[in-house]
Amino acid sequence: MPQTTAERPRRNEKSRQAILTAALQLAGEVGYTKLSIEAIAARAGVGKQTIYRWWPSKAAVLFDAVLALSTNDAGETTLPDTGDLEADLRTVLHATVRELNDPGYDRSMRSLTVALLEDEGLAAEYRRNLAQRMHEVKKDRLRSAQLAGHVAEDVDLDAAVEMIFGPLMNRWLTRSGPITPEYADTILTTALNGLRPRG
Amino acid sequence: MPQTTAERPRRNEKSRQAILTAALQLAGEVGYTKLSIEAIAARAGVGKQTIYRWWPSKAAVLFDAVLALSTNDAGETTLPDTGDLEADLRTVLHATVRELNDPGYDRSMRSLTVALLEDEGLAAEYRRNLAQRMHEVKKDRLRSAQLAGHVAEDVDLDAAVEMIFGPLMNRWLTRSGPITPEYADTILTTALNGLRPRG
Amino acid sequence: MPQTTAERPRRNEKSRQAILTAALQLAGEVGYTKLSIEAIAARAGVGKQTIYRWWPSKAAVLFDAVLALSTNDAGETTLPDTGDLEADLRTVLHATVRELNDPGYDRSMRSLTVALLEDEGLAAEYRRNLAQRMHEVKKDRLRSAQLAGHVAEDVDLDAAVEMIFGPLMNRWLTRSGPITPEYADTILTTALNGLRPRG
Amino acid sequence: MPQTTAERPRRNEKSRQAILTAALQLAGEVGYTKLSIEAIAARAGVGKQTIYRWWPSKAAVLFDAVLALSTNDAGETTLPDTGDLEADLRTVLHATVRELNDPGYDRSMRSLTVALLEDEGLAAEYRRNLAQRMHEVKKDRLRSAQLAGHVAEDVDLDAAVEMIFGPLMNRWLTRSGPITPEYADTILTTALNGLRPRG
DNA sequence: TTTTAAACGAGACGGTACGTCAAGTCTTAAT
DNA sequence: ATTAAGACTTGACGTACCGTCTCGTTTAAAA
Repeated sequence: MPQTTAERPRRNEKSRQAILTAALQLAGEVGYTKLSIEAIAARAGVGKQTIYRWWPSKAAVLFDAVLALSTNDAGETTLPDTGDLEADLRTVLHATVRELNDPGYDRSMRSLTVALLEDEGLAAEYRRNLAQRMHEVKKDRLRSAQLAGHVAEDVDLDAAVEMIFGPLMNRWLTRSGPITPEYADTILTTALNGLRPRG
Repeated sequence: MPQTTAERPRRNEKSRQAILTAALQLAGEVGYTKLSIEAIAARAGVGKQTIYRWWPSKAAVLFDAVLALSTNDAGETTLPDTGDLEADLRTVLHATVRELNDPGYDRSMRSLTVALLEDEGLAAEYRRNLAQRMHEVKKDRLRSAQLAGHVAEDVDLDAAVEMIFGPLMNRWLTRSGPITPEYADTILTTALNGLRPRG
Repeated sequence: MPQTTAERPRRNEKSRQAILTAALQLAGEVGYTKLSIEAIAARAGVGKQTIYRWWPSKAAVLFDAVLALSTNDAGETTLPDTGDLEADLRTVLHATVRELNDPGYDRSMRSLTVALLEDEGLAAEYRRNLAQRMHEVKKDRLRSAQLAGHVAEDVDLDAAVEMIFGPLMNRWLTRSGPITPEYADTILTTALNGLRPRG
Repeated sequence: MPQTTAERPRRNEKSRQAILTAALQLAGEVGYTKLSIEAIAARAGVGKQTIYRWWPSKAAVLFDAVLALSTNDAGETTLPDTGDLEADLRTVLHATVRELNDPGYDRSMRSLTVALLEDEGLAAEYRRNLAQRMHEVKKDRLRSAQLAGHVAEDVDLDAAVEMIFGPLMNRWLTRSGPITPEYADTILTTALNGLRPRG
């Protein structure tokens, strides 16, 4: 049985990597709007056409660059489930806090955010490929807690996830205050307090 | 934004207005990155130099344009206080929901958001001039409720405000779901549930 | 003018021609100082950068444009030598008179003159490439006459050429009088009279 | 009969002088095309409007500036007439050579030349006010020599003047060779040789 | 193993917008 | 009423990138 791969993978992987790396570096250095395909090509040692051949816009390049990053360390599809909902969510929130305080991550994510704000199609893809998956993972953990009776039965789990993570992301984006584990804890405690069954 | 009005602002007010109006219109039409000072000047019937004379960047122009808008209708410095915290906050949240669903507001605010993400100094100014003021107004209402015993004494009021409004803003920015009064109500109810005194 | 043709002149000849043509036309229409690279590019249907890529200034463009003109019809490297010096020089002078009275030539040469007055380097190049060559051709004819005994032995031939052609060019530049064959003849006769061997 | 002095407007003579001085300086420093009214006004400590009120163009300002210079030292209306034509003309030519080699004079005169090449009306005025007057002065001296029998009777005196001064001016403008007293002498001797009565 | 077609680096091209400089006009305040 | 100052609209400057389009030159698959 010969090659079924006959399709068209005649693509230079080294160039692809160089482009994504350069895009990420430059986004961190100069920000999204000053990021230029010309500069990416130059930094990557690549012809401009090689970028235009495989990506429709600088937003798409940056998107792939961040996606590549995230895909590496994000093989996990579930949250820990120790039975203690608050502890499990705290673990995740603290990890998020750490990321948001990492300058490299901060800058490239801000650039990506701009890209997504500017390109609705890309934003949809981002949701489909990353955001929604991560959302579902958290929702699953809440559902498990709901079944265990730690969360009220009538709670809208989508809203619940957003209540726990939304304030943190919002503070990060607007820099309206420091991103600390304590802040995350406060949000988490209060939110869970509101979600708990009454009676 | 510069506004050294005191001395002698030999400045053409008509041009200033035309520039802000044009900036807002164009930001709504083409988005932030495709917004150009050249186009603003043309639409406003103004020389480019008149823009560069008074603003350092297109971000600053857009900032002032949005600021002018907000300053007009935002003379109010307090939230309604009927004694019913949930009802009062619902009023504000529903107004916010209405704004976020207005295409004109949506687009210019998204553009402004990009501007603020790209220009840290401007973001600081935005917080000082608008965000913080609005935050304080909401915090005041919560403080009043806390004094009335409707909110637990140990609650961090900054976090409380962010819990009520953060998820909504986040859903708007990331388009992770529809912005409806019902969604706002769900967040509000759950959040207040968590904030209420226990016992 | 740059013309490193040897290696790899990945250069669009059609654009080059269009630029030179447009430059010449516009110089004739609006004069040198009102001539703009922007207008040349527009008239030639070319991006500005294409001009800046190959020429350092509008003076250089105009220079090349005139050079191209002159190179075409100026293949001749010698003056006629019928043995009658006065007749031979008269032929050349009358041709010059005709050119100077041609509005098209007049205007572009005046523009070029301004360009050369403003750019010393270009002026040097002009002398090297055109003026000196033409000067030598005339000097050669005078030398031949000197050998034939029609011009005094101690005459400085450079000065002689300038005496015959200088007054004409000067009258043209300063518009101090009409440029006629008769005027040229007067100068020529008197000059030759002064150059003839005495005895 | 009241004041007949109603003639000229109340014009600030100090500003006028400052403008002409600044124009001359700047023309010498940066050349004609880079000379700007803005810079003249700044250097002269004068409002731009004051220049525009009294002159129609930078060419006119420069013209007046040079005119003022020339009028100062050019009160003389005749050439010396010692009876020795060659000696008298040599005096004048050597003075001209000295001027042309003075960098300040050289640069401002080159700038003025550009101005005159670009503005035909100004060129006419220049001829009327300066060039023609100087031409007549020289022509007068030649006429005197003609009457004394040192110049042939049938000589066209206009052409004669141009033969003596044209080559020098032309060499200056085109920088086709050094401007030396010896060169001037050669031209003068040869020209006078051609102008002398034959027989 | 040779052929051959794509992907590649390089970079010129027609354009748009940048941010700056100066033009010439107009307004204000001081003399 | 003239001036110094300087804001205004206009237009050109020279530069940076855009996205498209050749150029030769690898390079890896099919022949």
